[in-house]
Amino acid sequence: MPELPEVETVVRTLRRQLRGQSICGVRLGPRQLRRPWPSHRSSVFDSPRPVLGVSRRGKWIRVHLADGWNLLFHLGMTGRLWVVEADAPDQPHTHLVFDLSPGQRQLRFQDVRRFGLADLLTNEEWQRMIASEHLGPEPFDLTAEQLWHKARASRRCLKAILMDQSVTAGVGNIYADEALFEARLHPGRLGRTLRRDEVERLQIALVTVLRRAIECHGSTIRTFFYGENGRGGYQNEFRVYQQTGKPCPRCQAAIRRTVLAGRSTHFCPRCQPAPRRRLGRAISR
DNA sequence: ACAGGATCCTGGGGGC
DNA sequence: TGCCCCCAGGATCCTG
Repeated sequence: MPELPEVETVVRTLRRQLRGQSICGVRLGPRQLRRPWPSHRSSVFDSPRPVLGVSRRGKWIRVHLADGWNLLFHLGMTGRLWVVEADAPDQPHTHLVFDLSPGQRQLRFQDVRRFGLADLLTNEEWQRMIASEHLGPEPFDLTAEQLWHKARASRRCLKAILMDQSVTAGVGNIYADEALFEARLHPGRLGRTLRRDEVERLQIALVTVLRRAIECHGSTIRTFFYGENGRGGYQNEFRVYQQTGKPCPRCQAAIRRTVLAGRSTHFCPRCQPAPRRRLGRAISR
């Protein structure tokens, strides 16, 4: 489930592999993604379009091409974007294949669950799309002050606030749980109840967890890969995510699982004390 | 207006 | 072995 560290890992890998390459053709798989590929624009690749760069905004990937074109990707849950030799075996659920030159390589987009997205946009459309997503700052640019204002203004719990892409862009279920553990804050705490020092703890925890996860090339639980066969390593450092019943690495209490904001949520009942006012039945102490 | 829930999608795993 | 059901969750749409 690609979140910021996984997407960043994919972007860094592609940046290396696509340097000096041009895209000179595209082929579609048999099934549509959530948003149909703009087939009427496929002729853009009738003449080779040099890759100018690869970047990330939140969980969105931009492959910046010459002449004002951009490939846009979102990996959704199971999306995979990687470069292989053209004669590499076909894989099921491959939705787009881009031919590269010089050489005999391809950029392939595969997505088993088809929650992902691929598009071909002009620079203006890219800008408009990013603006319409109302993405908040990258976590590394998010100040405690900004988080404080967002938290105070919300009636939601911390888990929901951290996963809201308009608060900060790129955080998903794994890193929300891990950051809240690091900050010793219960995921069910309401944002507006946070003290200033708690917000500061959370902001530092978020950056710390994400930086470490990027160093590890993200987390591979089942489906995340970068490059041809690269696996993340941060799953070996999970403190609470998917650790239900195991001892807390800080206090040995058994890690608990609950559901918040519709997502499975993991926390230590001792290190992350429950809010005094319970939020329905969803919060277990 | 806002928050929470249902929905999309597929493969893997558990229970019987 | 096979079948059914549940679970995973990013974004979006719907409902209260």
